[in-house]
Amino acid sequence: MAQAPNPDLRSLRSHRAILDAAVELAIRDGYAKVTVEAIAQAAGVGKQTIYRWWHSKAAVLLEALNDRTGPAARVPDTGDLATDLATATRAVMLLFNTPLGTIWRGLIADAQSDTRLAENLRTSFFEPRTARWQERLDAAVTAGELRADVPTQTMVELLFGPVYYRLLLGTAPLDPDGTTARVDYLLNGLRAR
Amino acid sequence: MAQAPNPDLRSLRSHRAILDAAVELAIRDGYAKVTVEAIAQAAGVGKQTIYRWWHSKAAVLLEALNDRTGPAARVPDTGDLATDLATATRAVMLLFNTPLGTIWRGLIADAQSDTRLAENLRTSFFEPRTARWQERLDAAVTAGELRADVPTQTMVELLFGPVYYRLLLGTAPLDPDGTTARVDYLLNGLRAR
Amino acid sequence: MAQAPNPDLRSLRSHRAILDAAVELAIRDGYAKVTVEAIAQAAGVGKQTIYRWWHSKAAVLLEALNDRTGPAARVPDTGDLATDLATATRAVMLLFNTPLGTIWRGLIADAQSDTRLAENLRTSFFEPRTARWQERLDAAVTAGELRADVPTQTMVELLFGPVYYRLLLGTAPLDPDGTTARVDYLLNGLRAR
Amino acid sequence: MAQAPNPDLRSLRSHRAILDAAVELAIRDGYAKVTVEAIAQAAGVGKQTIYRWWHSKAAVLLEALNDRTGPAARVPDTGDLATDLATATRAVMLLFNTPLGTIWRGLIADAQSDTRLAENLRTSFFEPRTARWQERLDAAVTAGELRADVPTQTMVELLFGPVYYRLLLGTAPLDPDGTTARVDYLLNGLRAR
DNA sequence: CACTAATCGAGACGGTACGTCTCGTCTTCGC
DNA sequence: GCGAAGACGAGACGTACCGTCTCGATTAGTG
Repeated sequence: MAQAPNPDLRSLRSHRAILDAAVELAIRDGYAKVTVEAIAQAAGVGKQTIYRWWHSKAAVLLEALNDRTGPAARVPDTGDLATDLATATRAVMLLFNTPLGTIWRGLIADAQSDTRLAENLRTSFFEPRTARWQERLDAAVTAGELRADVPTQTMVELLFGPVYYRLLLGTAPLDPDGTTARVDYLLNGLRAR
Repeated sequence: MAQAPNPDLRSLRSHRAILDAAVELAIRDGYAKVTVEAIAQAAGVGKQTIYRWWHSKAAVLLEALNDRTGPAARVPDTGDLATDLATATRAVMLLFNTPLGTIWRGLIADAQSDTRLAENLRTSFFEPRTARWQERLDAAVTAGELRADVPTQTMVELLFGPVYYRLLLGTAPLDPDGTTARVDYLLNGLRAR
Repeated sequence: MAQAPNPDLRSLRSHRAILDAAVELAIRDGYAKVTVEAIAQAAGVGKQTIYRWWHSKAAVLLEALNDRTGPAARVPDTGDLATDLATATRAVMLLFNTPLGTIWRGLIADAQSDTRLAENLRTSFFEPRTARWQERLDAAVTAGELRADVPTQTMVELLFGPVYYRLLLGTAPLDPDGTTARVDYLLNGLRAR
Repeated sequence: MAQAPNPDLRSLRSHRAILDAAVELAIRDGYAKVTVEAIAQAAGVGKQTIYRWWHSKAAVLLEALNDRTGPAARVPDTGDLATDLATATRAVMLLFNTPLGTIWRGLIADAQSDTRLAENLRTSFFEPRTARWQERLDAAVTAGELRADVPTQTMVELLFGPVYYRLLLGTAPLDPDGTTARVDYLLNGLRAR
C-alpha cells in the first residue's frame, strides 16, 4: 500500500484519480482484466506515478476498497447477540453482492501468490475487523451469552468461513436472507435435541 | 478438461508426462510461476499438445490433482458422528498442508477470473465430495443425531468454510489437531449453557 | 544483424515488412524518431519478432540499407584513374544526398555508442567497399599511376574522409559536382608548383 | 549554450559543478550513458538548474569541452608549412585519443539528430578553428607555398577529413605518428612521379 | 535587521520507449 | 502424418529518462 504519500505534494489529485479509475475499470472489465497501464491511462497519469506509490494493481485496488468501505466499524451491540451477528454478517453479504465483491474476490485471488499483498490484506482489512468482532464476542462471553471455552478468533472463523466459502467457491449464491438461520445454527449447534 | 485421449497413441505417454511435469513445477516454483511453456518443455512436449487437451495450466493442474487425490471417497461411518466428522476434516487439512495445498490455492485463485475453471472445480471436485458428505449427514439426520431443519448443504459449508477461510486468507495456520474441538463447537453450538 | 533466419520459416513475410517499414518511418520521421515499437506496429508485427532477429532499430536499418544499396560493387576501371575516382565518389555523394543519407548518418551516430553496431557497420559495409577500392588502387599503383609508398588504405581515407567530414559535421553541403576538382587536389597535391 | 550567468549568484558554483560532473560521468560511464538526471545528482543540483542554462546534456558537455580545450589557437607558424600542419593535426589526434575524444564522438553523434546542437558545434568549435587554419593557409598561399586555385576551406577538409573518418568510423586507430607522412601525401599528391 | 522576492535542491509529475515475458495460434521439419 | 520445436501477433510488464512543474529552504538585496 502507499507509504503515506505526502499529501502536500501535487499527487493528491492524481492519487484520487488513480483510485477512482482503478475501481471503475475493475467494475467495467472485471478485476483480472485491469492493467496498471489502463489505470494510468484512465486516470490521466504516468505509469510511474502508480508504481511510485503502489506495488501492483492489487495494492491500488485494496486501498481503493478500504477507502470506500471505511475503517472497521464496531459491531452493533443492541443487547440481542443473535440479531447483532445476523445484522453484521448480512451487511457483509450485501457488500459482496455488489461489484466491489468481485474486486474483493480478485484481491484474495492475487493474494494467493503475492505474499506482500496477503499481508496487506490481513493487516489493513481482516485484523482490524476481526478485532472489532472479538471485542463484541468477548463482551458476550463475559455476559454469559457465549461459551467461554471457544477462542473468539475461532468464533469469527465459524461465522465468516461459510460466507467466504460461497464467495470464493461459488457453490451457492450469497443469500443475505439466510443469515438469521445461519446464526441460529451456530449458536445452538447442529445436534438434534 | 481432457476428453479421454486415445490410449493407443503416444499421447498417453505425453499425457502422463504433462500432468507430472505440471505438478513438479508447481511444487518447485509455486503455482503462479508455472507457465504452459515451461510445462511443455519439462514434459518434452510441444505446447500445442497441451492446448489440444486443456484450456490452461489451471486445467492441467486440476486434472493432475484430481488424478492424485482420487475420486471422492465415502465419508467414514463408524457410528460415532463427531469422530467421523473430525477424522475427515482432519484429512483435508493434512492434504492442504502439503505442497498440493498450495496448488489448490492457486487453482481457486485462478477460478475467480476463469468461469470455466470455476465450473470444472465445482463439478469435478466440490460437487462429488459434497454429495458424499450429504449422504453421511442425511444418514445422521435420519438417525436423529442431527437437526432436520438444517440443509445438509449448509452443514457442509459450516464444516468446511472455516477450513477454506484459513487456507485462503492465511489468518491462521491450518491445525489438524483442532478439528475435534471445532466439530464440538459445530454440533453443540457456541451459546453458553 | 540477423543471424541468417531460416528463410523457410514464416518470418519471410515479416522480415521484409520490417525492413520496409523501418526505412519508410526513418524517411518520414527522421532516423532518431524511429522506435522499435513503431516499426513493429507499421510492419504489423510483434515487437518480439524484431528483437528475435535484430539487436536494435539500428541493426534493422543497417540491414535494410545494405539490402537496398546492394553488395559492394567493383570500382569502375575505364583506364582513366582520375575519372574513375571522381565517378565513384560522386555516386557516393549522390546517395548521401537522398533520404538514405540521413539514415546513414543516424547509423554512424548510433555506432558511436554501440560497439556491436560499429563492428557490423565495418564488416558489412566499410570493409567490403574498402577492399574493392584497394583492388582498384593497387592496380593503379602497379600501373605506375599512383605512388607506391602510400598505403592504399590511407588513400581511401584521403578520398572519403572529406566526404564523411561534410556528411557528419555539416560544415558545407555535399556537392557532387566538386568531385573532379577534389580528385585533382588529391592526385597532384596542394603544393604550389 | 549558457548565457553568462550572473557571477554573483550561487549559480556560479553550480555552473562549475555541472560542467565538472558531466565530464566526469562521461569519462566514467561513456557519453551515451550520461543523463541529465545523473549530472544533476552528481553535481548536487536540481535538474531545473541544468535546463535553465542548457538544452540538453550535449549542450552541457559541449560547453565543458570548449571550457577545457580553450579557444581556437592560432595555427603555429614556424616558417615550415609541412611541420606546422603535422604539429597541429598531431595535437588534434592526441586529444582525440584521450577520454575527451570519446565525448567528442558522442557530441557529433547527437548532432546528427539535433540541429541546434549541430549549429552550436559549428559556430563554437569548427568555425573558429577553421578560420584560424584558413589564416595560416592563406598566408602560405600568399607565400607561394600552396596552390592558389584550391579553396582553403577545402584544404582544411582534406587535412581533417581523414582524421574524423577514423575517429567516427573506427576503421583504424588514430596514429599521431603518421601525421608527417599524411601531410606529405596531401602536399605532394598521390600521383606517381 | 527584518522582509521580501528570487533562486536553489529536490524530486513528483505526465509521458514515451525500452527490452522482456507470456499468452494462445500457426508453421515447419524430422521421426 | 503426427508432434516437438518454436516462430508468430499481441500486449502488459516494470524501468529509465525525458522535460515540466511544484515545493519549502536558503539567500540577497532593499527598505
